[in-house]
Amino acid sequence: MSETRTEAGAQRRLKLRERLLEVARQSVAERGLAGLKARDLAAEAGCALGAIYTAFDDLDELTLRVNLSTLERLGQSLDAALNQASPSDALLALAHAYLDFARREEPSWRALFEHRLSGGARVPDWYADARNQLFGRLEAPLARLLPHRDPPSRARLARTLFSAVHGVVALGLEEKLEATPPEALDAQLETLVRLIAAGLAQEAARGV
Amino acid sequence: MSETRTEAGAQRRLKLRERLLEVARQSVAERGLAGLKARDLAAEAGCALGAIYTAFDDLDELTLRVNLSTLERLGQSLDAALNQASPSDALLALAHAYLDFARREEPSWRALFEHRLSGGARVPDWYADARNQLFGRLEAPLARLLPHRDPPSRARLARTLFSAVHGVVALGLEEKLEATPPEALDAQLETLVRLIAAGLAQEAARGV
DNA sequence: CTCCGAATTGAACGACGTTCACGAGATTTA
DNA sequence: TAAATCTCGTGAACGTCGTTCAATTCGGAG
Repeated sequence: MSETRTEAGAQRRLKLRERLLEVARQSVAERGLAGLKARDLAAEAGCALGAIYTAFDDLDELTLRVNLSTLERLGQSLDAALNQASPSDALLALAHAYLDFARREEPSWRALFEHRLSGGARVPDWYADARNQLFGRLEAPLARLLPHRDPPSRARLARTLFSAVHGVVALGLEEKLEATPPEALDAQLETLVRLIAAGLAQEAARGV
Repeated sequence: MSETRTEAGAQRRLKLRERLLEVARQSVAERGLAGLKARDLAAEAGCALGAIYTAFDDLDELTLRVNLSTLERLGQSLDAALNQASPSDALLALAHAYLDFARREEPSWRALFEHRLSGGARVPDWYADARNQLFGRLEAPLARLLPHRDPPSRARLARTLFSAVHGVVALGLEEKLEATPPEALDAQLETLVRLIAAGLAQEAARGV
């Protein structure tokens, strides 16, 4: 029966995919994107070099899968920060959760932004969707803070705030020992979110 | 005379450095960091492959020099936006100037943040200094807006605001066609800076 | 047991950054 | 002027990378 054979083959391929993904995740978590080498991967996963290309199109696809799982962990960390009484506290908690995650898993987190598709290809939809879901976590607190704005406008605002927080974290962690001591970075982030929350509260007061 | 020899040699080396830098700048501006190949560089500069390494330690140093000149052009663009009546207009103009520059010279601008020193080495001081001078351009408007804050605190705030604006621009340009149409990005940036400026004005009003 | 199709293998390929023994060309010395 | 010396650009060669594909192995069907 050729069906049985194909099925068994597909299952084996899935096993290999999982094994490679697990090894790749570990590698990126420990050594960053630059440490993800095809030969090391094959050795650690106990397969031949060429076998990688039976499970993935290329290392780009594997990297995107690794980044997807990082996005999922990041999403969970953000969710854990959402149980806050006031919406501005929630925004603050989200920002700190983002910074915490970036510190805790710095190489994996960096990989999210360092990776560039070869040939300037566009990222596949399943990845772009997962990326965009991150911004969505800001919408609930924003809805409580700005009930009179329409949802699309809030979605844009969510994206903007997320980007701003990301910028502070990214540039803050970039040059660790040089200009921004760790505790100062927390303070910077808090400053930014408080400023924005104050501006939003003001707008909300006017808007009602 | 060995001095004459050495001097002539040094001058030739400088000429080569300049020629390579010019070609590298063009290459990064057109094809981005990924398009900077040693062999192409040598061909375009009309020298041998190995000659690159008589003018620079390695491609990392050359890249840093290219990025330095990008930082200088960026700085000039920001300076041109500083002639604004009110400090909050100045902050807004700086943010738009940053976005404009990133759009106008996107590959060069991206190179500023994509480049990673091999072996995880720290960036040299002359480069870190130039980088930090960027933040300084925010301090004049901030001083007018918050005259009662002490300068170090304003410097930290300048860094934070710059980082926030950078985050919005960076994530906004990342996925061009996907989620953020160009005009929306301008609006997002304006929203952010207005929110922050409103928060700062509020603080200033309380603070005096 | 033999056969056959599919899956796995790893040597080979081309491109990359970097190095270094060589030789050309200029300068000093006899 | 000829020989000796030194300097510096040269490009073939090296090690490493991602990727490919002819050869091989393997497992189930007859």
